[in-house]
Amino acid sequence: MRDALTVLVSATIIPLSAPTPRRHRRLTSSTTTTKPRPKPNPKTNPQVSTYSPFLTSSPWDNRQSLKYYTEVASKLAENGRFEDFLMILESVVASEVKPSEFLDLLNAKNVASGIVRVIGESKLTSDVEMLFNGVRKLGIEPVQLFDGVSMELLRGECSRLLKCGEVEQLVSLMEILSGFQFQIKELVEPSDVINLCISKRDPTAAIRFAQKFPHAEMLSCSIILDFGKRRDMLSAVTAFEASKQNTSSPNMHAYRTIIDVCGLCGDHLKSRIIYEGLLAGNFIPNIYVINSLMNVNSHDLTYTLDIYKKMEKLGVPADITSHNILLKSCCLAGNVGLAQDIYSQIRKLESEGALKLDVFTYSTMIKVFADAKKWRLALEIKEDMVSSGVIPNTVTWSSLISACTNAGLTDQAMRLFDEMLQAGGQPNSQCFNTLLHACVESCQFDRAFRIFQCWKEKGFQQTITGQMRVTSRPYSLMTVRLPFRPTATTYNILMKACGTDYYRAKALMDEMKTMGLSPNQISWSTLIDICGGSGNVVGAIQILRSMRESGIQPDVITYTTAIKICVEHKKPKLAFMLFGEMQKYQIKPNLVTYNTILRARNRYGSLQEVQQCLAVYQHMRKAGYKPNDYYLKQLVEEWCEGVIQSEHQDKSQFASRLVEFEPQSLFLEKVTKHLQDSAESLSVDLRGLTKVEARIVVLAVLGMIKENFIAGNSIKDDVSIVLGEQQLSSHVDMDASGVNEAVIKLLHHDLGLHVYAAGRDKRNGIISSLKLEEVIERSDSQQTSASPTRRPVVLQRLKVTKESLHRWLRRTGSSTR
DNA sequence: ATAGGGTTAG
Repeated sequence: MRDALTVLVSATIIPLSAPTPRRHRRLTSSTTTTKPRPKPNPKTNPQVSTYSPFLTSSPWDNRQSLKYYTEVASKLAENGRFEDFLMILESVVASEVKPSEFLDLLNAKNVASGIVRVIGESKLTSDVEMLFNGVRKLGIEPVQLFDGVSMELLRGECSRLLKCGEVEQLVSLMEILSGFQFQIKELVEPSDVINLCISKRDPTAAIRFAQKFPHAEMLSCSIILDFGKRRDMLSAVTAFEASKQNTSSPNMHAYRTIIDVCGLCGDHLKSRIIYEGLLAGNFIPNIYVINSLMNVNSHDLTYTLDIYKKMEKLGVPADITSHNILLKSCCLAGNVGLAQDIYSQIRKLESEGALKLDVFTYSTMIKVFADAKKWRLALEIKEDMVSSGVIPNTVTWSSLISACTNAGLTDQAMRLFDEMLQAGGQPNSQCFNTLLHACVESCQFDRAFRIFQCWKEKGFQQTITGQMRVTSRPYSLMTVRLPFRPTATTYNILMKACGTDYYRAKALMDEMKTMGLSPNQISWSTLIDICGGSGNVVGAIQILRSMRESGIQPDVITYTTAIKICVEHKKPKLAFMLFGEMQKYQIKPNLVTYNTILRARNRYGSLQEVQQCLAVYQHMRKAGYKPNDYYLKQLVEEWCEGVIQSEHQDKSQFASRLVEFEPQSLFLEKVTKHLQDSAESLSVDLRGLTKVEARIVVLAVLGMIKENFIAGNSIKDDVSIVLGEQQLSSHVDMDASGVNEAVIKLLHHDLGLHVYAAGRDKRNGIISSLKLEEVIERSDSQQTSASPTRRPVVLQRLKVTKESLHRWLRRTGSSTR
């Protein structure tokens, strides 16, 4: 092909105008030599015109030869030989032929195919740019080389690149073309290119492309936001940084957008850093930037308040939106008082004409009170609103209904719904959901289904008259549009309304699917709850399995629900199995989970069960949850006390199966240690424990002693209990002193053991033995800041006599032997 | 260009 062309060029040029041999060489050099050629440049090569074939036949009388040369040029271009093409063009221009004549004769399609070929060969920037620059230098705009057909070719290439996802090629091409007056819109759909860049996670290319448009700032923002919507913070920030490149003053719109994206991606701190960067550059943010920043950080009232206070100093006065966001922040923080203060403050500003409260303000305040169960105050806000002439919208009504629902006022909620309809309010799905939830909360399940049925029957875009009322109050000529669009939430709420009717709930879940809705974690958790609640524990666990199989990952609540079911149906083994499964799937239990599983053991359960509970307790502490004395107390009462006192327990192999605790918590370490120790020379170390923990440890040791006694090993020594240093300052450590009292109460009063104190007098270092009465007395005197005459004894250890232990063992142990 | 409402476990 190339050779054929060489022949063509050689054959045509020589007879026509007798170009110099040099010229000839240059024209064909690309096929005959690999040596770099000098660039043709009319300015530095004045002889170009001298060699122009057209000059020899001036004035131009040979249209045929122009046509011929143009054809050659077209062919050269088609083969990507742009330099040669340019040289012919140079000659044409130099011979004072009008470019339009050349262009008329040019086979535009050939040129376009050449360009398309070069694009395909990825020589885009070097070759095409060279061609276009060359053409432009000769006074022709490159876009003029294209006619309708060739433009279509180019468009085809663009869609090919788009289809193949050649982001870099496509964007580079667009950059070149837009630099030469091509209309990008006529070649590709700009949004297609941007979407490709986004789907290929190429923020830089997206922004490069966007910058070729007059509305680049707006496009950049939508790109940043799109990445944010995909939760791709990194790309969003890259796009944001790229969009900052060619601008001297910052684009506040972009700042606002990236801050919103931080919110979408849950990176509140990043939004603060971006904002601080803006301030550090001595730029004044606009109101949108500040409002977005506050909104993204609305979960941190301290921060939003701080920003709000600084607004005035920045010279950006807070507007109603700023205040609304601040109210939202109060709402999230549950700070009703501050919300009320702000509300009255802005009401005052409104009376001065400085602000105008809007529907957001009132709705947010209503939500503040709704969450705080202050339904009366919520209704008062509604009155404020109406008297200010602000019309409640669906959100306002929903929040009002919620306020009543949260306060348990179902009928009031219903009345509000009626009121909304009468006021011309159009309920939507969320509003219906609120209403349905009100019914469910008050266990008016039938009512919930009736409302749902009504909603359903009125169907899509139908009007109803009077029949929608949910109270007894009749009204006529009511026209309400009720597009029936239940959401997943609707079905979830209705599932709850099934009580323990598992099959009904299951049917609802199926209906949900036929409505094109996917059951979510809440749907499945509810189904598990209902199935278990109907007594079918195994079924509940099977549902948990189906849930995973259907691609929905169970979450903490799902597992906690399932565990609750097992606990309620006295299946501790299953409960612990599920708890273990959670670890396997790396689902972190929360406080509710721990408290639920801790209820799993039965009263007077086996040692293994207790050990499992202790392991859970340890797990809990490890996870950073505060030791829950309440459940530990239950452990004491329901197990440890049982070990000591009960006649009904299973006494077998008490000390044989010992759980292997990791010594993470002091308490568990001690329980473990004492449970594992042999019965010889027992010393119980209670230092650092709370009184409840101390109680368990003491009981565990006693249980141990008892087991050994039953096995025939009786105790040979008094049992020593190390209490630890007591502080003598006026700041008595309440926990530590509580330990002494609790232990003494347990041993002496509850179990009737004989206890004496081995105290070490700090002054003379004598170990003194005291009777219990004295122990208590001195213990008291420590707490009430010792009298000067009686120095308090620094209690270090108690002893329990082996005789009293023997008596106790015979008394309680014999009955079960 | 900004902001708001509904459902699950102890």
